[in-house]
Amino acid sequence: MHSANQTISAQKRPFGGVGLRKRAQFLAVQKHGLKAIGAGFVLQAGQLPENIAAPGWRYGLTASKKVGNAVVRNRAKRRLRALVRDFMPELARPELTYIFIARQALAGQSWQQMQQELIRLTGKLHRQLDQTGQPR
RNA sequence: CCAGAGGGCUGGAUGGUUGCUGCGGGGGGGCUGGCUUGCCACUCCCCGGCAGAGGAAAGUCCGGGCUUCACAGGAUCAGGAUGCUGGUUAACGGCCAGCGGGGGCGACCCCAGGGAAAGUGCCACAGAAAACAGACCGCCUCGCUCCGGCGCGGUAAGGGUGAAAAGGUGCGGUAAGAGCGCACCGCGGGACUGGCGACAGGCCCCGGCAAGGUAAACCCCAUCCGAAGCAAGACCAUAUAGGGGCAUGAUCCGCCUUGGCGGGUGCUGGCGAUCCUGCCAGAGAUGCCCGGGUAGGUCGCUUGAGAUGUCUGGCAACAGGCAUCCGUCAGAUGAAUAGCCAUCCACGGGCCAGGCUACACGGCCAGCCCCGGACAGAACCCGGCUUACAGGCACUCUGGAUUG
Repeated sequence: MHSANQTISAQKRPFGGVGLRKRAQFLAVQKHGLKAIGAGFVLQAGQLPENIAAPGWRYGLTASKKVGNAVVRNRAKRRLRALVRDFMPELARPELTYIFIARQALAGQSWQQMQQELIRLTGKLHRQLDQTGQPR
């Protein structure tokens, strides 16, 4: 009951361990995790400390006022959430927590560009984590 | 048809696919609790159903509801807001109808629009002089004279400066002048008439005119105003835990075992500050210092000055009556109401260049591809204001042109 079973359950429950809610959780990932910068968004990944550990992978979304007004920020977060829902179940590692930070250019990006960037950034982060000798 | 004015409505459509939030329905599973042994409550999963952002949801600028600080009255001193009149409203700084001033040929638009004969301040530069006004040039009388002028006065009609210099025109008057006198216009005051009133008046009387601006400068006058906000507030859960220290802790009377108890005065707190009166709360209270724990859940939370239609009163804002509708119908909380794709549709711009019309500028119709679909996201709820906005839709009115 491994990879095949995992994809099925991921399709059923795409939100792994639900999104992040607490500011402290965001700060913890920012402090301990690694960062990869794309044109439309920045991706951070890392392990949460054990005291707030939960099963499965997690994600968090951030859009600051630099990105635009409320409408632009909401749209950016929605598109990122859709991206997570459609593709992260295949890409995510269960022990990690991912944070997506929207940038100004995201509004002008197409859906295809966002997909490509997601694949590129997750691959980069996973390679870096393996090199630093973090145990899987 | 062209140019313009005013208020109103609207704020892309359809389909596919993958999702989110709320509500109730059906089926199934489960720890537990209640017990009339099968149901109810709780929780999880699956299936299908319904509903799900705006005219400004925005800025947070006013006014309320609601909640907490128990509260009420008076005096003094502060602070803030508003500012023509009359209505309207739960209330307003909103709205409606008028008045006054200004702009426009006009429809209409704009105005913090009380007081400068209570006081203070400020008014640059220019100019002789700018607020107990003021003689630089000029004009005039008189005196002196070396005949060029000079001096003492008078004068605000003329020149010059300025945003602003003792109202304007004419006649009289005078040495020259001047409201010095008169007529008309303007101004101020009063009476009268009309209007609830702001105010208006081709009439009457009085005054020669008594002379700036600025109150989005202080100020004066009138009216109104307690503060903080849903992170309000209530309950539950959790917590070594209703934490510790210091200072202040008055006085009188009675009882009684040197100390305590009871009562009165007082004390402390009480919605801008101080004081007074009533009243309420407290045996603690207040101030300062040190340390610790939280910010999880439920309620508040969506039906309300409600919407639509119609009738009556009113110029209108609006008020009142009747009928219907609100069936769970947005109630999220790192914050749902969407992501992606396709087709259409309106409009604008660009490219290619076809048809019709025209002397020409140009106009109309059709085709193709590309780009663009505004401003903007509920956060307790209403009434307004302000600001942003691609366009589209009719309506009323004004000015001009043409035709009959």
